[in-house]
Amino acid sequence: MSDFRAIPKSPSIPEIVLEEIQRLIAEGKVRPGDHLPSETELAERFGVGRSSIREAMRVLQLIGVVEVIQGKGTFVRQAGILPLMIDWSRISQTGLISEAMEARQFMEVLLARLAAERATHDDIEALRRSLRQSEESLSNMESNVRAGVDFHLVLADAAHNQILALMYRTITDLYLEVARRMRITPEMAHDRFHDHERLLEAVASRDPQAAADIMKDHLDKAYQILSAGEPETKSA
Amino acid sequence: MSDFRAIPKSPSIPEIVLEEIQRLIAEGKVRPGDHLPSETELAERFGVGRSSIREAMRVLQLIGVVEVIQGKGTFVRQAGILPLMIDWSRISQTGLISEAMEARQFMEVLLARLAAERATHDDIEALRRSLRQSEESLSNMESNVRAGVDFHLVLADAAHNQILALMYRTITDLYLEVARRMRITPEMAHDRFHDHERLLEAVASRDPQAAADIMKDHLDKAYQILSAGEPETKSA
DNA sequence: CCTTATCAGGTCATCAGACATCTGACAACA
DNA sequence: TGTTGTCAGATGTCTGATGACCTGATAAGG
Repeated sequence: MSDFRAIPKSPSIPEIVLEEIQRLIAEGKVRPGDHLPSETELAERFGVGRSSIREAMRVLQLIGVVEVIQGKGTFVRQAGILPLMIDWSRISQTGLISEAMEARQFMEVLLARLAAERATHDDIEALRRSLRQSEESLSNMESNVRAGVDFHLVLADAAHNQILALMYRTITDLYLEVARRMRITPEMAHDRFHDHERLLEAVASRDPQAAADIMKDHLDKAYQILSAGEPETKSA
Repeated sequence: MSDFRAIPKSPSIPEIVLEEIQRLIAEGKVRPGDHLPSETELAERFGVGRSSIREAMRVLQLIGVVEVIQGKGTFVRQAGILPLMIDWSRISQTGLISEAMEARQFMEVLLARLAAERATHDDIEALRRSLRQSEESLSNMESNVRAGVDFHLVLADAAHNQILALMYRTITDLYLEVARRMRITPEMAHDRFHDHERLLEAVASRDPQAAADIMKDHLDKAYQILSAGEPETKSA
């Protein structure tokens, strides 16, 4: 049973249009200040409806890639970093996955240390609950991955810095995409569960250094498995 | 003559819908996992067309606030930091500034350490250039602030992790908003310049611990000035 | 009894068309 | 010359129609 991975859903038309426009900008085909073709013309050129163009433009407008002025037209702007962050998929394309994993690692070690310093009684209770839920789903791989991620998110909240927690959550979204391709054995699940137990212990006994060390060790393991699963970035 | 102020342009309907939905989520009226009303029903309730709802939903979907499943409906998700980044103002509204400052501090110390480990010859050259530019603008406060920030950004790039650099950059955008209200004396500018010199030294001599320590000290000073400038968060 | 087909209802995906509103340019007018 | 009228073209918005997809109930078949 199970070797049936979920079928990746193809991107919707507005998403395709979105990436197409961003590609044009990235390749310098259209430059900041340029006047984009009208929505009607774009719709004709792409062979899609005007509403699809509009949905894409609305997104581009909000993330600052274009400026839309009623009656005048749509103009390309000097974009910031939002476009990159929104389109995580581009991160894998540009080979930033290992950097994202590394960033996640640093964030998580920091969050573990902070959690050990600041966790309230309620936080520790929440961690305990999450751990118990993880234990119950040890047999079911699918839900176990979710439960495992949940533990990390609860830990992030226990660090009592919402900005850091939100940033961590953003990176984790990407991690889940990558982790989906991993094959997880029951031993690995059990091992991870044990790590979580030790983490909870360190947090509960307010030992920041231990929490950080355990987390670092915990993530090193996961990272090794990950890079072993996809052997490509080797050699110089 | 003149009492005719420009009429402020009202936000478009999809933008209003967007904020309305986000408000509902922020206020906990709808919670993660909840099933949003159908597009048709939302259109009727808000008294707008379905296409306006769709444009708003497309944005919410892309920034991870909702998950849209064809045939099933639209569901609220646990969002990351993207919604906040799109609307920075909300960070100050929700009193997250001190947390953002703390996050910036952690990120920057980490980046300084990494930079000391990984900086190439070119990176160090870029740092030197930035420092020199900062020295030239020591007399001009306005451009000096910019130059000072630039040094930190160059340092972030020298850490050779684009994801961390991106995250740092986003936080720094907010920091600039806050820093604008600070009154900067020539002594402070000179002091900061000296800190930057020491940082460059630590990086050039590949001393991660020293770089991290100097940066921590450097930011502590700035943070003290900042909290002194706006005395409000005192007492319990 | 269990499995499979089929159907109906609800929902999102997309398109086409219509009208409103805004902008800029140019013609018409005084 | 300067103001006003008009129009083309752009975005803003709404509506209706069609298709694709998911769910649950029910019927047909083994």
